[in-house]
Amino acid sequence: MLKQETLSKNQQIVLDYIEKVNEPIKAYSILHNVQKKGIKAPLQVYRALDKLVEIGKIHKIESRNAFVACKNSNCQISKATAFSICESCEEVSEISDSKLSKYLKNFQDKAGMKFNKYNLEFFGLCKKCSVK
Amino acid sequence: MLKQETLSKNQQIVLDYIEKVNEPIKAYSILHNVQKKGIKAPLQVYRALDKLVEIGKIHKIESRNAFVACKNSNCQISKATAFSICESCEEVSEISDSKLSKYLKNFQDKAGMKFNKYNLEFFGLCKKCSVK
DNA sequence: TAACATTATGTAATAATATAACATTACTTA
DNA sequence: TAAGTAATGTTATATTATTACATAATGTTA
Repeated sequence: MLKQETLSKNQQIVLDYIEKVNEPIKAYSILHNVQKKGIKAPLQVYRALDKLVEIGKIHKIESRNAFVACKNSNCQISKATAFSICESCEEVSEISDSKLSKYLKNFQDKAGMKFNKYNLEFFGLCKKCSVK
Repeated sequence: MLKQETLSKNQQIVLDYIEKVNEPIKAYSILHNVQKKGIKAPLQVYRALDKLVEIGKIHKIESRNAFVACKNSNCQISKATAFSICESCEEVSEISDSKLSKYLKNFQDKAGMKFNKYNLEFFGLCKKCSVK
């Protein structure tokens, strides 16, 4: 049985906005844009973000302190995330590559640590920007 | 010929401290600990950190906003970084695995983006913490 | 349904992380 | 030695995130 089938009011407001913009967005930018919906304080946003990350509806782009909706419709919990980031235009895409995720999920480190999650961020120039 | 063979005063102070503590440390913690060496302001620390990251002497653990000395003695420029992070005790280790780095360096994204850098962070429980 | 636990909310204050702007000094190198 | 580049010093401020505390809504179960 799936946990958390329904989102709370604030969680839904924040998720709706993140899904609408469809690109990584920062917490305070979210705040400014959902104030008309009644969300007044940073903490209300951060709490919603925490929950949405936890249940896999969104991901955090750690190197950018930004949040983006998950594109893998079946991603219930984000344990395996990979992104490509253009250092010029800052475009971010989620990488869906089953070979890559399989490789990383099975990666065994020498210290014998058991992993339950990873985040991978690739940096470079997207096609558009490498032409410029 | 190698660029930047010698570090500036502030860069050296910051690097010395990071190498001494030998674990990830945050910018303001560095600041507090190097004030006796004459570094007074956050910006002095951040500027040194930026340069040290750029030349590969240290790495940033993005998910923790912390900095750690590079363990790969030959790592001049950090283009390929991988870490394991214990979510319980927060111990961080740099992963040196030539297969992994080869795999990721050669990873080709479907959008044809050309990568010049990546950062990978694995999360889990280290051996000590998984026993507890 | 009453009691309890859990989750979510509201609000204010503040902590922690990072950069902008500007003036000055030191280091390279042609 | 002049010009360009890199580093420094300093103040102020921007940005990101959490603590603390009170309250309300929701879920669980006896």
